[in-house]
Amino acid sequence: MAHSAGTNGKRGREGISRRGLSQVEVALVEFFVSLADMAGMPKSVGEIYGLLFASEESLAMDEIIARLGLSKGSASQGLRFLRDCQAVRTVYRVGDRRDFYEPELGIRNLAAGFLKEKIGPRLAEGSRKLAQLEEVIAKETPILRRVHENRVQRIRSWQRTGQKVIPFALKLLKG
Amino acid sequence: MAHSAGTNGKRGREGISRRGLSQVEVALVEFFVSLADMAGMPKSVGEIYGLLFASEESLAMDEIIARLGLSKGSASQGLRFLRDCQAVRTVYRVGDRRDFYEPELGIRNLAAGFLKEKIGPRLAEGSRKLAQLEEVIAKETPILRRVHENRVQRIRSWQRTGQKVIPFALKLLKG
DNA sequence: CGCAAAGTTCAAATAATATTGAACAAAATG
DNA sequence: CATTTTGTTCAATATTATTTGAACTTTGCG
Repeated sequence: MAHSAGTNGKRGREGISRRGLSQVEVALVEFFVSLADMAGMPKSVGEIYGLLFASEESLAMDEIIARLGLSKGSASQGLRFLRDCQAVRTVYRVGDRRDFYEPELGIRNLAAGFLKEKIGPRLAEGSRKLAQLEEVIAKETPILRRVHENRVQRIRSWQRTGQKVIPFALKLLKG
Repeated sequence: MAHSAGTNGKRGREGISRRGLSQVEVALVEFFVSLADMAGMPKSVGEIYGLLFASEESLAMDEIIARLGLSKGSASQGLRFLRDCQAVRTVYRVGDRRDFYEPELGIRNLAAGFLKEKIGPRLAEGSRKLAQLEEVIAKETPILRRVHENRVQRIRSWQRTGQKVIPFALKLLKG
């Protein structure tokens, strides 16, 4: 191994805190943990992104594990999630076959990735459910149908509004 | 009691399904359950809103309990949550001292309530955390400070972008 | 190849969240 | 004002989601 050592990573340099994280690192990790929680992501995802966000140089998985004290499994899954959302990317270092990670810092890319990964699929499922619903309604008696059709139309209108809002929001994020 | 009866509410009229809900009601309830899940709310909240959304007339808590088969506690808490977000409102009926509920159907009001109730407080907490963070950074050595200040500034820029996007999105929702 | 390091997977353990229901409080009714 | 209906609260329980770690696969290296 190059430089990170056993289970308790380097400590001493910088402030003292949880398993060798500086105060600032701890604060940033906490910040992103609460963001992750807000967005319905696992805590470990927030921890990992927070740590990467806090550190100037890219980190390998085993370093992340050592510094945050989480398991291989969590780290692997968390990094996969972040990669899928394009919230982190891998970086290559000569003479080291580990993958090193660095965070995406542009909010536009972060938001776009999150939308595509987390929101998109569920919206698609919602559309599917709505279609099913319309089939059921079509079979109803005219009296019931009028009421229910009205309600479904309301949802359709929500969808249209959403579709207007999202691209615009993304455009704003660009500038 | 007026008309809803013991533990298994009326059934028979309309399609047959879960505890006297018509197929359409079931489908709408499921739809809102998945939306609730997406937004990180309890399932029961989605069920309640879905049922109200599906029914033409307002419903009292005991009717909701009977038709969805959930507990008093869940119903009470779920309705409170929905009231807090202004996703439902109470309606009065002469000669009945129960509160009857009807859903808010305008997406603008729904979104505004959700933002105020669920997002707002957490954003405030985030700001507080950032302020703490800046205090910590201020105490660092100049070398570290430069890196960390840069990162925090990045978050501040995200915040500014967010503050631009939200009001605009709300304006779009209005039309 | 064969070995060792790096990374993934997934069933089981753990932690976090939601639900229940019984005890309680508030409010209208007679 | 006693009684009944309506609605709330909260500790215990059930459910769901996350984390763990050991077994496994993949990859790079001599």
